[in-house]
Amino acid sequence: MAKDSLLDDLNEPQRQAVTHIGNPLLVLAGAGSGKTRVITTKFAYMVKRKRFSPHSILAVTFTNRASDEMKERTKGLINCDTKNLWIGTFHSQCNRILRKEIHHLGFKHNFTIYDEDDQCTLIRQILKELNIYEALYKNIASRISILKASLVTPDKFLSQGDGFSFDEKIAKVYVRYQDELKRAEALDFDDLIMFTVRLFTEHPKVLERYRKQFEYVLIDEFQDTNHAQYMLANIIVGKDGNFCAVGDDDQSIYKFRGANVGNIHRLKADHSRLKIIKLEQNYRSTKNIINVSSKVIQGNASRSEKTLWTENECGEKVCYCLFNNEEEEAKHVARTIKDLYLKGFYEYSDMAILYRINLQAKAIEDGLREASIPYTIFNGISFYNRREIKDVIAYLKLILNPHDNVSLRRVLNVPPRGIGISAINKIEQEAKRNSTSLYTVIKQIISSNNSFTSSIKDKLSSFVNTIDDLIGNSQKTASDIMRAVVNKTNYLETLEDERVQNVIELINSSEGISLQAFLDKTALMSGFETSNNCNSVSMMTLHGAKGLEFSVVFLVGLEEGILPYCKALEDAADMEEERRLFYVGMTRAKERLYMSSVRRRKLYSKVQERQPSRFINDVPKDCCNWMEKTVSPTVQTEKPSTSNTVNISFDIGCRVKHPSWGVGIVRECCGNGDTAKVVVNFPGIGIKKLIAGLANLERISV
DNA sequence: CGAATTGAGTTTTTT
DNA sequence: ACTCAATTCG
Repeated sequence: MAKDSLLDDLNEPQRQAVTHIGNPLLVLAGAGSGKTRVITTKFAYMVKRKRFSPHSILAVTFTNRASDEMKERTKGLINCDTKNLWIGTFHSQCNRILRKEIHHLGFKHNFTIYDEDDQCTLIRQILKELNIYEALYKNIASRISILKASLVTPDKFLSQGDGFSFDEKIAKVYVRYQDELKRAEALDFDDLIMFTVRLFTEHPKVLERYRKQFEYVLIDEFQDTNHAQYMLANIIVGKDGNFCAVGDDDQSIYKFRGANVGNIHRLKADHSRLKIIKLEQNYRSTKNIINVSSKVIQGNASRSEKTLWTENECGEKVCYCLFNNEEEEAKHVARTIKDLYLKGFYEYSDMAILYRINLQAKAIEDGLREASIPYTIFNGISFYNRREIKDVIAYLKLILNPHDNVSLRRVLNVPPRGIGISAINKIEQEAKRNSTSLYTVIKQIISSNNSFTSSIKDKLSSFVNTIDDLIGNSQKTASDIMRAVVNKTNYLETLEDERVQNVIELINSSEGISLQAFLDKTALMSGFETSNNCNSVSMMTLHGAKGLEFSVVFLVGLEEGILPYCKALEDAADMEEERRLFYVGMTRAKERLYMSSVRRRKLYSKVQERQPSRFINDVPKDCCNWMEKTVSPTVQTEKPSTSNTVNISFDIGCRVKHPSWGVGIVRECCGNGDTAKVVVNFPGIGIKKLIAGLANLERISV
């Protein structure tokens, strides 16, 4: 085989990364260097050229988005049976393993997955019981989460702590929390990883089976792995294993979630034969953008040296603007977007506005709305986080696992059944005394003499009957069960129209899936919907933009206190992460990059004087259009919408009629009257350049 | 038990 | 400013 068509379109390091099999491999893949292509090609190469079974490759990603893309592209490259491939997120792979094996750890196979909300609910309740200041629940939840991500058990934590005060309290909560999870037969996200590690550590025979099955392990976004994930991969792979880790330490932005960039460097220590391949050619961005972002990221001390370069053209200069306030900033962004759009350079969907914190979206949104620019805000609050969706899902969880106390508490009085706080508290105490689940204890209460009034007993009994009835139907499909839930509980009757629609959408989306499969899917989904099929400008946080690319990118709010964020000012490591965040933002841009800061920003209803971000100092001026003006059109046009309107003419944005092409919108215009040269976009026909007089263009009033 | 009022806390959030 | 949640009243 002289030449391999699979490898034709790869550059040399990419080809090496694909074909290097048999020794541990770390691919340091710079932004836009064709990482996904390498991973998918490698998968296909191993299957088609090296006779790996597609089922013997464990491919792990962090996001569903990445895993979907990988599945999709891999299926396009190999044409064998692609059902049940081991391509998925860390959590979904662990879930898949645990659903089969968790009995080794004393849990039932129908365990429930607690999401962040459930986790917080449970922790708050524990804090209440332990008389710890409840408002700390978020803090404590995240501390516990990071402990688990570091494979630190409560005991271990206690023994290594200072033995005083707060850590001790956290350990106490941690112990209780794990007890409660066990009682409810529930695992949180961190448990999915931690338990799988435990499973493999404590049950070598099980591990052996999986080691045999997985001949190769591929890990994407390796810089984002936490300790538990690192150990998991390490255990499956074994000492001299076949694996390939792909990552970019410059894009590590999830330290606050327990991600440990150090894992990249640790690989070298743990695998002496580790081969390192750098992908440094960027296919995404212009030279100017690469130059600027490279310069900025060099400001970080701790990074593995990597120099991005590109054969792409220089392109437009990067723009930086300093405004007086966020309104000006927003107006300018809006004006620039409109201009680029009307000129026919870009569709709205080619453009994105990125910011550090969601709060910044407000001002930008106002600016875009003012300019009638369509936009979509992508924020973390997903469909599955809506109250009505969570309520319905809580019923489903309860049906599959009646001991799920968090879900029970959620729906016990939803819709209102007259079971109030005092009743719930009493049930709670009773359950604690018998150390059993709420569901079990409610059944006992109903059928015994006690201090509960008969009216409450009736209500409880009606609730339990409903649930038991539904449990009897738990073999039906998820959508059927949901229909039964809303029918039996009259849940929809208390809801506003919009929420009812959401529930109906949920039901329709789950046709033909089993209850367990549906719950797994929704639990492991959550978050960022990035389907950008409508032609609108995308707005999202810098974190949300990771892994995406846009022709035009606006980075707004580049100020001390915003980026870098105020809470990161103290800590050098945090500061480096802020810089990486900036870097991730810049490297999302393919062709044009606009950056801006403001002098005064209103935040939490206080106007604050602000300094431009320190990172701006590292932007090389020769790649850049620099403006510190109050009013400033960045894109150099003749301001046509105002200057050309003296005569009756064809303004940008106005509607015109052509004898054969019909009605279109003027995107560009030069000159007046019959001699005007105009560029018109005719919907369904395309963009046409015309001389107004010759083409018999008529202007239509708006 | 449910509605109204008061109060605290405001980053990022792959799963 | 604004949200979300806990306390307080009817």
